[in-house]
Amino acid sequence: MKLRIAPSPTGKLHIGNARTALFNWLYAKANNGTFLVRIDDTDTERSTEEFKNDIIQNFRWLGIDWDEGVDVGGPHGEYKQSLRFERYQEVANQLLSEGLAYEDDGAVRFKVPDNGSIEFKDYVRGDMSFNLSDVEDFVILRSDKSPTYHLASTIDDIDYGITIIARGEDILSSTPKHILIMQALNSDLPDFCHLPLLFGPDGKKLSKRHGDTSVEAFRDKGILQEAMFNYLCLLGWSPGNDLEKFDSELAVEKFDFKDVLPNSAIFDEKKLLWLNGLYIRSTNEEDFEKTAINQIENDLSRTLFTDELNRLTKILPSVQERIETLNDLTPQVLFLLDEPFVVNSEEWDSVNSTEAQSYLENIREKFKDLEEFSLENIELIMRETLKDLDLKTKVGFQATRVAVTGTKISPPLFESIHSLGKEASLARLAETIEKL
RNA sequence: GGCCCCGUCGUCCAGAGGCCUAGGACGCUGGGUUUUCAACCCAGAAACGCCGGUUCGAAUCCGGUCGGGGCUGCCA
Repeated sequence: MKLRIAPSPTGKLHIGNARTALFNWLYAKANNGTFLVRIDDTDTERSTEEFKNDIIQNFRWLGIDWDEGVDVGGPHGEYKQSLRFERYQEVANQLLSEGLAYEDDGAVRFKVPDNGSIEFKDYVRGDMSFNLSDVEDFVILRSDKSPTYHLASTIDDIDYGITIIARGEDILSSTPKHILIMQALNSDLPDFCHLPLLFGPDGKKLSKRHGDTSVEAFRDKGILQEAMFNYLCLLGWSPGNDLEKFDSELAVEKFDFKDVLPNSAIFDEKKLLWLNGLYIRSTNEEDFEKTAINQIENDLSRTLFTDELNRLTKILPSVQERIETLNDLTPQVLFLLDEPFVVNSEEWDSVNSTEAQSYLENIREKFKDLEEFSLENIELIMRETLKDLDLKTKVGFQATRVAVTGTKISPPLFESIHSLGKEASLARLAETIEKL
């Protein structure tokens, strides 16, 4: 059993193609088959090396690997169609000499019989049948002698011994053409499997008009590999038992093309985000710390100082529970990094009051005298002061929060103050009090 | 227009003739918890497109219809 994915390097890896690749990969893994990646770059105008690299790199990021093909090699060379034009031309000439194709304005067209039909079995859609009277003679070689997709792709599938062609449903109606070529070359027919398409929120085929739908764009948004993998699996398939969160091992164990739904699915970013939050929260502490530091350093374009790392270590566990993507991280911890500290004046105004002022002054005095600046002591002081001044929690705490973190929304207050440390906390309180 | 595919809550998925007064999840609404925001817990609104047929019985089978989508390129 041999499956393949054949992306065209005419754009970055699109989530639709990533999903198709993923399903192929899952099926190959589940059945001990061979998985092959080739590059379908017959469109020399639009294909680029950068896109090819992006596609390969993002397959890898997703956890998709392959046994044969571009970048890993194999018995068939480089697995790039642009390097095999001679082979395609040879086949076209053969078809020409056999009278199965003819020249038309310098291009070569495959001669489709006027009647008869093409039948094939599709794993997702069942028995398919097309009348040849509905299929036009199609170009296999352009007038510049470069092959079209139909020719090159089909020959590659034959030459590389592909036994199951699983691809997007958009190519379903081209399948008779491919079978015609295979028959003309006396080649065994592979099985077919046309996977449902991914749509945007407007119900149309997912494309650039829905924004940046590349895998890279989601990585840039702070989506975890596990979440993307998991979510993509859920579009058109499910492992059963209402299971929503699972890893690749479970998916490989349960996956089968016959369980893939025939109807298209709308890509719902909200659910991806939810899953991502789930994965972030279920990451163990050390791993999250590594990921977080890496993310923050990236966002800041600098390495972090030891002091900053120490402060972060304290706060990270509570931040971990509060973010949905990695990109939510830096804004939440910025207040304890060596970066310019600014208090949001509008938010300060909304919590400012004479009571709040005296509360800040009070806790500052007490913090100053505090020998052990521990979480427990901070909480003790802040709660006692609240009682002493007979203030509502919100009044004292929110004012403190804005004074120390700069905004009304922050990680838990005691942890924030504790992570910041005594000196900096005192300084910020003083600064705020001064400005009153 | 022609050919083809598809049709269960807004969205994703479960459902393969009686277990369905249709289940789970995201999102949404309300409530609880609470130092903000999250997380978490509880509750709620929300769907078998429609019409026929088969059957004792249909979301599940068949036909039609309507709706959506894909293809219809010397793009893939």
